Amino acid sequence: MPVQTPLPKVSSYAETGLVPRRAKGSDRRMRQQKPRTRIQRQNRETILEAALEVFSQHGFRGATLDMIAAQAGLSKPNLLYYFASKEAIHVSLLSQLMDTWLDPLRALDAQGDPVAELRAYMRRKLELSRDFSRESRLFANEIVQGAPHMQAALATDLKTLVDEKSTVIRGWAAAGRIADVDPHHLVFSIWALTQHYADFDVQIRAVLGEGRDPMAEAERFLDTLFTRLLAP
Amino acid sequence: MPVQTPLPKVSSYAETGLVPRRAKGSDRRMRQQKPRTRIQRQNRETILEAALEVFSQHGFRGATLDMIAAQAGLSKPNLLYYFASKEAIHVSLLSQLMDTWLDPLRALDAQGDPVAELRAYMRRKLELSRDFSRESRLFANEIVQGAPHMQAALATDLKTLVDEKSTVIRGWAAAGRIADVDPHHLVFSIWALTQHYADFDVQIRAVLGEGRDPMAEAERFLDTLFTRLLAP
DNA sequence: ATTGTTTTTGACCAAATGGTCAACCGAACG
DNA sequence: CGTTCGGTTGACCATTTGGTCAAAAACAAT
Repeated sequence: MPVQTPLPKVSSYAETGLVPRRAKGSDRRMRQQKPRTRIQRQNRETILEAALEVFSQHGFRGATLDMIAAQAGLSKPNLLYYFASKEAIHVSLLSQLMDTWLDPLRALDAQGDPVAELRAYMRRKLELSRDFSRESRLFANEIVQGAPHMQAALATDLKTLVDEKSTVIRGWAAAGRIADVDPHHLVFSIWALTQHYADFDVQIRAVLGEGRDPMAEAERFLDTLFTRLLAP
Repeated sequence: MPVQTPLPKVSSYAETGLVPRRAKGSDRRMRQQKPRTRIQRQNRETILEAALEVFSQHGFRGATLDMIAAQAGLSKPNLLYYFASKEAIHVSLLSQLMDTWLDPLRALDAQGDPVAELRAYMRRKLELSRDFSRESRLFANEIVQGAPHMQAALATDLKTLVDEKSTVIRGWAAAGRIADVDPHHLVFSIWALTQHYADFDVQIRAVLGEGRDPMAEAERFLDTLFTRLLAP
């Protein structure tokens, strides 16, 4: 059932679109794009994994380089050998994340059965919430605080994709194949409902109490919800 | 239409349930509960208002006493004359917030018309999201990071109230007056869908683009959603 | 005015934190 | 065997930041 979406690819390093705070000669080799050696790729991955753990738990400001270094089992100067700054790590993490986050929506097939497609999309998002809750929280942290590093991506990549899929959904509604609902808000509702189970996990568990499986229950509930909402 | 719920009362100061880090003699008068003078009450309110602005925007760690002081138009030492620590301000803010946040659910009337009651609850929550988005974000920040200061309140006050109302809702379902859905998850869905519009505001606006009114649209969409979900 | 109490603040302080650097290590290669 | 170069780190450093304190204002009350 997990379907385990492949782990966020550690590919698009995006080499920190930041203004080089101070191009003071000592710009080491690391500045070249795409890491060379195996050990380089490996260590960057280790650092990003550690950073994900720490950032998602404490937010950007709450996380310290020492925490990340400890988590990664590396020394602090060593982190900074692989990434220009704390912010660079964060940005790198976010840019990877965006892709993973959009994949499920990209997979929405205009040719498929409307209700089935939308329910499948919801389910995929819910699986992301379950299997990649740290990523979800990292994202939530960023957005709640005004998305200082993602504004651009939101208004371009994200908006473009959502607009495109909204057209598809609007078409389905017009053809009477699903209920007539606003496509954008339909997408928002899928985001809200699925991410809630990752981002507000503590609250959910506190309210449900011991011995329940939030995610399993969520799947059933959300299935019912969207089935009823979308029925023509 | 706004119905403008009264502003979170600045009453239950809860005087920071924190262990007095260091009871070193100089424990000033401020330790007495419930502020005395008018100027005291007034300044505490000013500080909390400023802190809300800053905390909700930058999170606990991201906010500094200097920012709050500046926002409040007071000196930093002066803040610490009214509150024992940065954490004390934060805790004070959160404990007030919890009450305001629960009010709409408390108002759910077992005697009323089921669907109407639940839709009214949803609408009240949406109004909170619109009129008190800073509070919503403060809350979100706290929960996403594991609710270090609210665990207790969640597992007691919140759980108790939700359990109680869940019984009511379950009764309605059993009587066939609304669809048979899990009461807890129904409540979660109301939280998720309404808070999303406050907490993820930047994302919503980025995707919708200029010239749209997210909240107004949300109200219509959510009304449809819950009407369809709850119809027996 | 005089005295006592509440507020307010400039000057500090210690700890935390992001970041730098020169020196050091280790393996591959000639 | 020595050199080179990617990789690693202990020791530092400048800033930021939460918090303290003694003294100065403001206010009251007599």
